[in-house]
Amino acid sequence: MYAETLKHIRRIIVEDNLAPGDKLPSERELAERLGVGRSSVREALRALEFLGLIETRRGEGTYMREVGSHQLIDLLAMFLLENERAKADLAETKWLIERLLLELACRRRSAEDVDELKKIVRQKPIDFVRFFQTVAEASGNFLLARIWRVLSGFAASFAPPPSLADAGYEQMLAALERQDSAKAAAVWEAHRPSSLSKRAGHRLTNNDAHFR
Amino acid sequence: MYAETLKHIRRIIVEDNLAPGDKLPSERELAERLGVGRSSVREALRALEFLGLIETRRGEGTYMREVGSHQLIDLLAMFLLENERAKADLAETKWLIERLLLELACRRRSAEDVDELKKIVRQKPIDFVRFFQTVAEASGNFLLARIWRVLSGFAASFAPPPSLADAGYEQMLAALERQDSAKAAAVWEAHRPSSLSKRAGHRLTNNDAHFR
DNA sequence: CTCATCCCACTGGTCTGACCACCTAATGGT
DNA sequence: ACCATTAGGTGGTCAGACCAGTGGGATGAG
Repeated sequence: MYAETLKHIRRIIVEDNLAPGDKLPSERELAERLGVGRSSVREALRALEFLGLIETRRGEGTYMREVGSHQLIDLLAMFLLENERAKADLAETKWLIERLLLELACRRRSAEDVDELKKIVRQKPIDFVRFFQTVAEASGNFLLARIWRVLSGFAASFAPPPSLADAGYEQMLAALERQDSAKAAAVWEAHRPSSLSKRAGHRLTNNDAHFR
Repeated sequence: MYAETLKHIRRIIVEDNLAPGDKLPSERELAERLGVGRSSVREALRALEFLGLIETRRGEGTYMREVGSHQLIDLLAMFLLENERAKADLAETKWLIERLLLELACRRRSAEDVDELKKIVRQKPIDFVRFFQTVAEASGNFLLARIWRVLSGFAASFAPPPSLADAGYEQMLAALERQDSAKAAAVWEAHRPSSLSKRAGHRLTNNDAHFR
């Protein structure tokens, strides 16, 4: 089992008290210490790399990485496409999370954030992605910002970014400046894409049967 | 690059029109068809297995799997611990998404959903996870439900599920029955954990430097 | 002594060939 | 018809080899 090898490596990480940026033992040394073949070590390391926990640099070595990245989801995206149902859910979820980000940003935005957003809104045509990227950063919730970025990346791969009237941006900006989260939510609601409003009769199937 | 190999394998899956349950070519055959070593094929397959897209059975072969599983995230959870910042974001995001699910469920819940929830609320002590699992299913948004499940799993790994007074469940249930999403949101807001309200001064650092 | 250059040991990336344990299906005997 | 045997194919693992980068230390020129 390479799962066993994974645990061993994790134990080494803990025991050696490895912090982000630190170097792991080489693959050959790990293989020797764990008493397994190098290929098994490699498969375990691949898993860790896939999770974004380590980073391998050819000719240098393997290094601990800051937690939080998950390009794994980007990869999953490649396979998740071509599914109408998933697309509809994606569009809706993205829209909903954008509302959450707006609300949070209203409470926590700094003066610099507002300045930055003003600059973005001044540049026509207004860059939707950049606007929300800034809002996401201003939200103060890194995890939610991250989820948004992933969803945004998904969506961009098969649909153009939503287009809003300039007036909409102005209203959002005003709400952010006055820290009026209710107003921001209302503005966002007013710009809800029509495709999201009518989804009645659309039910979940029990897709969890295979979770064994 | 094994990323290249991954794409090749994906192409084979698409071209051969492989459906869940179907058998993939053997590792040796794939290696020959793609002109790479078997170890490279194995590393690519490991990635797919990690994503829950395929299943390997020793002595039999490799098979397509229903999408949806993500033991990968459970593994990630093991490593994500020991990070206060991430925990705070997680708790907040989970709470926010629960609010979204409640709102969606108000609009789309069926009569059966309400019955199911009534049953859950009747059984004391009320099972928070089961309650929201049902709400998530009733939301009609599989993606958002899935995100919630992941977050919930994370949270459960280092904190007990939130405890609500029975009256809170009754209020939510009433809002769901009357399809009053504004009421549901208000109820949820009233039960906002105190730890989430005060997070001023908490800013994002630029954690993305390592995304190169 | 200082600095630039070169070289070599070491790293991850890949391929090959070889076993093993396991499963399946065809085989052949009863 | 039934069942035990067997041969071939499969994933799992390992060892060894070579490649292509990297880095630091030895070397030599100034």
